[in-house]
Amino acid sequence: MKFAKIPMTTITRLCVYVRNLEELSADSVDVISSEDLARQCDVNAAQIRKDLAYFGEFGVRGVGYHVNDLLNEVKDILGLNKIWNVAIAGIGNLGIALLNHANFIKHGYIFVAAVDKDSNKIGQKLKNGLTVESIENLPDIVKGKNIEIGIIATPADTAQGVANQFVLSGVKGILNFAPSRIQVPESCAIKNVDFSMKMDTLAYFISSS
Amino acid sequence: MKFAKIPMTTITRLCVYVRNLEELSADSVDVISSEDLARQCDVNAAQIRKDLAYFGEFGVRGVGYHVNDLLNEVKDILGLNKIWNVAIAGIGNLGIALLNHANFIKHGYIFVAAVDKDSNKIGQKLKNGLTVESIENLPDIVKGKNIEIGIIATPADTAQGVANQFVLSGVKGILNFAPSRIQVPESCAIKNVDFSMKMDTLAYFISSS
DNA sequence: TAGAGCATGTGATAAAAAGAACAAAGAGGA
DNA sequence: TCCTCTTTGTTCTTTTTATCACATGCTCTA
Repeated sequence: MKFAKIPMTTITRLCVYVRNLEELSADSVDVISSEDLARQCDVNAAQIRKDLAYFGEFGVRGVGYHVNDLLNEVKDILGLNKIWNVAIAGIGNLGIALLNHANFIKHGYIFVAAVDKDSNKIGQKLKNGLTVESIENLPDIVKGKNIEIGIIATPADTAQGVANQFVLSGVKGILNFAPSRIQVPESCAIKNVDFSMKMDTLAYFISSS
Repeated sequence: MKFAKIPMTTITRLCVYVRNLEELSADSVDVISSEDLARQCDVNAAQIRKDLAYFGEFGVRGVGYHVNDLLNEVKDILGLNKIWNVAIAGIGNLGIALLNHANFIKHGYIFVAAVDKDSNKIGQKLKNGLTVESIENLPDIVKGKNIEIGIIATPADTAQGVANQFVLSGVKGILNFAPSRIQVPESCAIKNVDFSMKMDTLAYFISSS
């Protein structure tokens, strides 16, 4: 499905475009030029056109881009025009915050399972109707509910173990919120969300200004 | 304090080096070569030497780097050898997760204030001893407690308002967890932690493989 | 239906980042 | 003290990424 080696920077910008196109769409803007979208996204206009050019031609010369069409195309590129079944491991404060995170649902990520190793939490009913299950049943849950993405919201020291479980269960990707690097085989995509690292870069910018 | 235009990529790598050096230090490793550190950090060895060269000479030729010395130097560069007073706005599940996040304390980020606009939460005593205060008192709190960094853990629609409050209060940097772009003046540094955007890039990698 | 106007798509150009290669310098042994 | 060995710091080269500039092609008007 991938046609050329796409720079990672392009992909992250595509996500930004989606956000801004969603806004434009909500504001009932029909058509937008790369120039205007660039201003809104705070990037170069040629950059937008080039990013899109990796995947095809989506604009109309002399006119610009139809907002809804482009939004749809870019969401297609990113794989956001489908429902993703997601499991979350670690039902602490962070886990619950993620379960309630509006943008996940908005973009088609549906939590269909929540697991924890704490027996006090297992069986607990969550706000969204899910019941916390035992992490030991992960393989069965993942296969039974056709889960493709796993979220790790456990403490750092258990993260690798959970990741192993996810990999064995056959998930295709992992979003890791635990502050520890995790090893997974090539077959499984992984993205880390590291709060304190972001904080550290912030500290640098404050210190150095 | 900044001597040259340092690439952002260098700064993020410096954070990675800190993590790995902390690990090495905990394992009582005295000396490490750029080659070995590179392997551990999964980057190029020349890259490490180059990143460090922006800031000075920290190694010993023929030997390598003294782990504790280098750790200290890099933490100095990033501004991590000091205590940062932090305020957090939005005491929901995410806010509490962040308040309890071990890595923040470990790196010198101390929560000295927690605010919310919900009157049910104001006055509530938190696990770490803090009492939730009214967001309206933010300016006084920030000045009184010498707060330099503000964390936004509110819903998207109130994030900009909170940011404005923080800016007026005189914080030097903001770490924003709300899924919305926020405008702040040049004088205030800002970093966004956007969960769903990371999720979107993950979806792309799964889709395109 | 022809021509003007305009914004895209893209090839050329510039800038930035990464990597390779090597000279410089410290450590340890003869 | 001198020589060898090792690994840094740094220059040079390559690769990647971003920007510029313009020809292409679509739309609208006369």
